[in-house]
Amino acid sequence: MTTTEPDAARPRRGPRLSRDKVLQAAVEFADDSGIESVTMRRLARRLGVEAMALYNHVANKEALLDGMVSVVLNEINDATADIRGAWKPALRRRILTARQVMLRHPWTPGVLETRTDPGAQVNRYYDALIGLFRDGGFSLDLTHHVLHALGTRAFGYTHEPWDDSQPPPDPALLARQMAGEYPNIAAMLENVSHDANTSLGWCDDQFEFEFALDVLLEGLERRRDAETSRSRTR
Amino acid sequence: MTTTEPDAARPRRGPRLSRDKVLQAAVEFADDSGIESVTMRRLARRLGVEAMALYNHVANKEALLDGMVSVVLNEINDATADIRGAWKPALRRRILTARQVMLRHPWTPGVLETRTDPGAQVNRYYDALIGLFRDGGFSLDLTHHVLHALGTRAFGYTHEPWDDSQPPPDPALLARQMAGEYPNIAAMLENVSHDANTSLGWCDDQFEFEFALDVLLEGLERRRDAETSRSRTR
DNA sequence: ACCTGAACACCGTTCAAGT
DNA sequence: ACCTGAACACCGTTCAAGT
Repeated sequence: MTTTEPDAARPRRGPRLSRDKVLQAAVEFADDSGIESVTMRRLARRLGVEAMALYNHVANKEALLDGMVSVVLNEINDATADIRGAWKPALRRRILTARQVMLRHPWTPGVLETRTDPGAQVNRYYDALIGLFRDGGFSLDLTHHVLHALGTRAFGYTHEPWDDSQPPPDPALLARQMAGEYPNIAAMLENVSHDANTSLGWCDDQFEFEFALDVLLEGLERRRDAETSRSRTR
Repeated sequence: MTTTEPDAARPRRGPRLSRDKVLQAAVEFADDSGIESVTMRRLARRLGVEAMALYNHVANKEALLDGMVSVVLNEINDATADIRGAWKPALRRRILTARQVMLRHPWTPGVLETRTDPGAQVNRYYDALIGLFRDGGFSLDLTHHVLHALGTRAFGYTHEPWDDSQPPPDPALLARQMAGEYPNIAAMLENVSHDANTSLGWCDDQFEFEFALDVLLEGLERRRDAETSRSRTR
């Protein structure tokens, strides 16, 4: 009677832990409460287990973070697997799809950038991207530069050096306050707040991301054309 | 006699702490030993003082990091203050100068991206950049998009999603190992290792940074030209 | 005004012990 | 094979006390 009782000591999960369950729970936890909430102790409590139990499924905290990233990258690889076609639209769709996944796991960029080892999922993703460029007539050399030029944008995100997630309470007021010391910022702020285009009244991250991506893709296309015409005339 | 003795209890610094000394020491410490070494306790010991003494000059750890960033940005503002001229070469020189400063403080990108408040030094830097674009005939609207497109590249750095700081021991061997699962990566690796251009035998970060920067600046110039010709025909 | 010392609430991680 | 419990070496930060 006492042994068959469904144990109430484990509030969250089934009867047994696994590496997969640990990683899944960690990702959910970070999505819900932010990456700073994901400590070994608190994650363990969420799983109804002592902190040290996690170490049976994950070597240490760094390995946990590696695993969390690979979960997200897996999601991206799955979501983009079927995207083919001409290099530019295919690339654009792949990257914007990756972006959608990243937006669901906003802690990922910060963690990804502290990883030293890319891991298998990154390789899978890049291999597909490189394939698109090769099919599009880019040389291996140019493709290499292109990957560097894309940087993290290849994964659908950029880290802005400021936090524009929420607009200032009164952009026009802010512009007036800055007018003395920073006349150019003030002028830009005032213009943005007057602009009917940006219907949100502040930076539209999706628009800005696509703008920059298109500038890059067009520029890279020109580099490719210059390369092929150079090799033709030679 | 006992009171006039030059106190040996403070190994590093002069007789008294100041906010400036704290920030300067923290920057040096991070430059030397990495940002993860900069804890309140260890920084204090380096200054020959107890940890809690720091709180007289800095509100808390976050404020310390804010201050450290502002030290570096000050350095950038000073180093770029005199750079003028045509928008494209001026911008290029400003950004590459900022990059040189950043390379001396390699912890800065990581810390900058965790700041929520840009701070006065960021405003000074951006105000100068915006001025260059305005002088170059960019509309305020386009300038706004352009700043987003540059992102952290405006400050002379990009976060690569992988760590290429040191080349693999044998790129050709790595290429062969990857050939099965990641044929495109393997082809690229093999090409890079054969390429005489990249004399380092691996990624030349400075070259890649300038390549991407030039692609962007050229693309932005085309956007400006499209904008002005549109407004002419209207 | 500035600094110290003890204490508190956390971390990640070890080790030996349990089943 | 998997989990627990106690312990260790760290964190940032508080508070009261010293000068």
